[in-house]
Amino acid sequence: MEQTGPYLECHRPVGGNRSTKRDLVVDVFLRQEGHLSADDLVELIKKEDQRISRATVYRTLQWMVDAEIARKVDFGEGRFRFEHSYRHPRHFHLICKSCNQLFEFLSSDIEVLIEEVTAAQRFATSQSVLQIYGTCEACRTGCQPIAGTVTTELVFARDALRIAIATERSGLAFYSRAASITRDKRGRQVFRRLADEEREHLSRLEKRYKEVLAQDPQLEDRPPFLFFKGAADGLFAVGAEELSQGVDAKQAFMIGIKCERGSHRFFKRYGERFEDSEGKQIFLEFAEDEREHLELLIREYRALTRRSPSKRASARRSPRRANA
Amino acid sequence: MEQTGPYLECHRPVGGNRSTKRDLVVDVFLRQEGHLSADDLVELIKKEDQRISRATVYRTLQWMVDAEIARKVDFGEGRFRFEHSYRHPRHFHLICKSCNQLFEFLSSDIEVLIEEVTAAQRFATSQSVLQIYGTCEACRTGCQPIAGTVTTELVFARDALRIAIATERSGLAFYSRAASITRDKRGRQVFRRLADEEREHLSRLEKRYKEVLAQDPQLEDRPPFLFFKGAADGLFAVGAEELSQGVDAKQAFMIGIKCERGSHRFFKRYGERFEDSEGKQIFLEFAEDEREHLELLIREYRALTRRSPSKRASARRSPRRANA
DNA sequence: ATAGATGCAAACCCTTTGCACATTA
DNA sequence: TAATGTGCAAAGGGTTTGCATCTAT
Repeated sequence: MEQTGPYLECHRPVGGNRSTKRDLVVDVFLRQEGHLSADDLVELIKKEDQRISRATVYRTLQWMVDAEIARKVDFGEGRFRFEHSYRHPRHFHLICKSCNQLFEFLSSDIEVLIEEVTAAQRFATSQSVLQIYGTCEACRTGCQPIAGTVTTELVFARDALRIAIATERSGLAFYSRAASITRDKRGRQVFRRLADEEREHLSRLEKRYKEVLAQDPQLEDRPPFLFFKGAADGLFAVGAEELSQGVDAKQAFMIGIKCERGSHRFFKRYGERFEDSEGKQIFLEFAEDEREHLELLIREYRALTRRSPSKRASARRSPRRANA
Repeated sequence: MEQTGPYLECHRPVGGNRSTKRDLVVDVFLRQEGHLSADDLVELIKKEDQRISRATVYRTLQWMVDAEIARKVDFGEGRFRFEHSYRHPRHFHLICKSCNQLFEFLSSDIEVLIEEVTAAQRFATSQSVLQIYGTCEACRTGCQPIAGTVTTELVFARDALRIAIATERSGLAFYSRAASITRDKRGRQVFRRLADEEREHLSRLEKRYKEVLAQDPQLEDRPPFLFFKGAADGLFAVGAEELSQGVDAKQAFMIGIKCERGSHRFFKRYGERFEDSEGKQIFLEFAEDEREHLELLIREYRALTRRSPSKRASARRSPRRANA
């Protein structure tokens, strides 16, 4: 955290006076990385200004929570902890009861399921808390964990890229295969074109991945933060498997549409969630690519359907295989 | 809760003295349904015995938590609440910030994903807390929720049956279709047999469902408690879709195995989680049925493979369709 | 001058604990 | 009698609040 000033400015409430003390509290808070208790923060602030009251810290924390600069988290310790939301999206927690270390993660899949459950109950969610208590690997095995705290931001960028790359890879495999299977000429062209685009994206992403890794020698070994099953083993991989069971061009388009839609949603969701950062950029660019593919596929699918209206009948008449 | 005595007896710690006060606290606690704060419990107990100390209640609550009669839950209110675990398995919570009502649910899918995340981090989980805060339907729309508290047990039995029925239905559809598609004679026989069994299970389950519904006129309208995507739209439904894309007998067996394995796991997991109850029984019976099917399918699959060893080649030579 | 921020200490709330007394095996 | 449970009151901790004071507009 280099510059908290500008961030603070744009969050200052309209009616409020400016105040040196509050600014100090906010500034010290934003410079921290972990999950601080009110007391931790008082300690830290006392180092820079002896004359500060506990009450001010509590009041400022409440103010920050209201301003959405901070989030109040409850780990069941009998007191609250606070984490700032600057460049730090909502996430879930793994909590080691033995060393009290916290591990953060985000699972798109879990979030989607939570949305499904709340939708079924017609419940309007404002916040989801998922905390997993247990023992971390370091405590169980005695091995030391990777030292040094790294901004979530870098890990997020890493995971964003990993997921993007995995998606591109399986997308590439899918479109290559679809191109080789499809007998319809125009369909084949479309799949080829998409495969070429995926190939190009892929090399771009891999270059970027190397750049991100260069920023922290241990980055590659750090535990994953972002979980998304759709990336490697879901979506396109499932799509590719479906292909190998023999489908025609229209079915291939539909599978492609399903896959692109799924990954578009994913990348958009998480791209929007982060403040301006490497990972955000990657995700939003990527979401855009996927959206373009999606539109192309839909357009082509429609064109194809117009050319041979009864999809079901034609599919039955001509099931295709790779070597058909 | 009719009889807490026997349950209490078998949980009494070996070294401990018997004590009227503690028995009273435990008894009152077990008679409640909701999530009580220590204070709520003190109030309730004061009605039956004026001469009881707050400290005793706290101490007994701690004792119950240790004895796993009660679970201490933290809803971030600054105090703990307690729920008894008697006929009441671990679950997740939806919490309405407006009316403070709690809705409980269990999602097999979320639990599986949590396990995947923790496995990736090599984290040994002891407890997962998922709390979703927001506004419930009644508070948003002004409509009154369904009145009357019902034991989770009955809702669990209802959901157990619903899931079992949905699974049987799609299983039946799958096996019927598989039987009509399969050209291999023995394979066809196996699928027919499985379809017949599913049909029989189905009618048994539907009868039971009616019986359960009869126990509470509003039971059918109560919000769902148990979520499992594999039941209706997952597993067999996906399997059936795969079938319609043209597969041979072996592939059909493999799909069947995948489906049976998934639902067997699900039913076993939740069957074991509940204390002796209607729902538990349904689930365990059902898990057993699925296991038998699973074994049959595996046996037949092996037999079939022995008869025509090169699966891939044969699949390629003879892709089948319903009317092939 | 006035609204808002701050410091201090007290109050609050939930929970735990020390200790004398009561109860049970 | 020895071990354990109970009541009371006090202490503990985290957090909030009332009020006088201070500080920016």
